[in-house]
Amino acid sequence: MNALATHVPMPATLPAQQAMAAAGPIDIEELSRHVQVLRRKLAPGQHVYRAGQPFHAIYLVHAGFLKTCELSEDGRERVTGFRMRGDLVGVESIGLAHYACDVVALDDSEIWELPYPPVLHACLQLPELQIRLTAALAGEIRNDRAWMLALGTLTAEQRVAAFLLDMAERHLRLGFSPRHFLLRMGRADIASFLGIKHETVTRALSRLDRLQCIDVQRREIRLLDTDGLRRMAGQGETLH
Amino acid sequence: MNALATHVPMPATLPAQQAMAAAGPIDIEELSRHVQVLRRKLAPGQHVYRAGQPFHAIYLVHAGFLKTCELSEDGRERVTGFRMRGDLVGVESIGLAHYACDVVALDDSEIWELPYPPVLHACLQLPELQIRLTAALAGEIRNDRAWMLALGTLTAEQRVAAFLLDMAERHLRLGFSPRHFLLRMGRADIASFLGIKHETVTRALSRLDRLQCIDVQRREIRLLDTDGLRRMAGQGETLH
DNA sequence: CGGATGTTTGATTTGTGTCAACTGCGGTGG
DNA sequence: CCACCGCAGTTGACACAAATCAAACATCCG
Repeated sequence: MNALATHVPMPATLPAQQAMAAAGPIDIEELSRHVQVLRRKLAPGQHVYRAGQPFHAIYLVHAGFLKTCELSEDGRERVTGFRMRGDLVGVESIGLAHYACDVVALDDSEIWELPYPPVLHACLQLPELQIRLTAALAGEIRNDRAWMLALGTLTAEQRVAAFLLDMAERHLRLGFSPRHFLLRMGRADIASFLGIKHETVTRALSRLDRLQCIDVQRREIRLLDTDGLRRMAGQGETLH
Repeated sequence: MNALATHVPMPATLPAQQAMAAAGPIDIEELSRHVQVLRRKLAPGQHVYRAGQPFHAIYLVHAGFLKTCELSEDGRERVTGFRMRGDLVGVESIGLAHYACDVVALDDSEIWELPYPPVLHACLQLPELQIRLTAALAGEIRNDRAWMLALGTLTAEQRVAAFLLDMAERHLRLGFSPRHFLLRMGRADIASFLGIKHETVTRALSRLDRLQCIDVQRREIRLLDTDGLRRMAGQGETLH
């Protein structure tokens, strides 16, 4: 979604979103002269941080795949997003003393830790950095809003279609095939993210398969009719 | 010569959210020495901006009541939030060449226009401002996420209860009565925001009324049993 | 007063949720 | 190497919350 650095400056967009002007990548070389960038590797299931731990850094995903989970006091829980290479993690907790959500690796991952007060301080020396950081935060808001729109206006099946298109789009940006990829999360995580139940996700996938829009083998997805999917998800044109 | 202390650019928080550490109010006095702050008055129905217009400023709501609407190419539309005094508007479009959503006044309102490149520039002189702006953006993300959690896990009636509690909380912060207030938006806007239909909002309100949790007279709301509401909305303790 | 707009209520339909069984695959240990 | 276990995914039958369709009702305003 946001992407300082390394790659893909643009926030992930739902097809619904307009094209972005927006900030390019942040120069990590440059940044690392100002802040101590620490690299951490994670195995599936490991947390980057948990809600309640003292906030001290934001993170740049360098490799792998993670999910962010929002929790409520009374035990409700929801996946609010999936993060891949180039995405920033932890920005939602800026300004707080403690992290506000959980971030968990779904696959072997590597993240770069950017200690926060130093980053803020570096912004004073590097105006570019400030612009990019702010733009990244704003992009995160737009991404969330685009999903709010989708979740509030689409049926279960349309949400699943939109989700697949989003995954395809992001894979494409990272240089992977947008028509054939592996889902790194379980049905339950997809369901939580889309605000539906895991059986419903399964049924939607099965039906899209039956309609020849996609081919599903457990977590392996092949998009057969991208335009068909887009039409379902209520997004006119094809970009590609 | 701008007004007495403007107030808290903090995003509205769902009761579900933790307390905010976070930045205090933006010092408008100070800011206005660096950027040209323009005041604009709006009548109900007028737009602050529309999606697609060139981005040039963010806005601080000084008085009144507004809604932000997300739109998709294919005509779907959703209210993504309501803004009152102290809220920042337009931050979701930072980094773009054009605004990404619509903002409409629901009541007579006054907003202060903060031209954006100048604000960014002012951040270099006023580190405090940068911290607050970034924190405000992050707060916006948390607010959106908290609602995502709510909309993904609560029933229609619970959403309505959560909505009323949120309104009460925000009225309280601005020094108004949290137990007796006027909704400035129609049922359809509430419904859109909560991802349900307007008839469902009406029914939920009627039932909460019947249960003696609230008293509804069209747009006039009186909270009779706040704790009861909180229990419904799945939020344990009472703060007040 | 009439008409437009917004709200409420009722009757009915329908999309998802719920509950439960079954399948297939991956891992582990005999 | 195969047998067993366990979990993730799939599918079916049924229940239920919310959407839909429709009609009355209130309020505002010219």
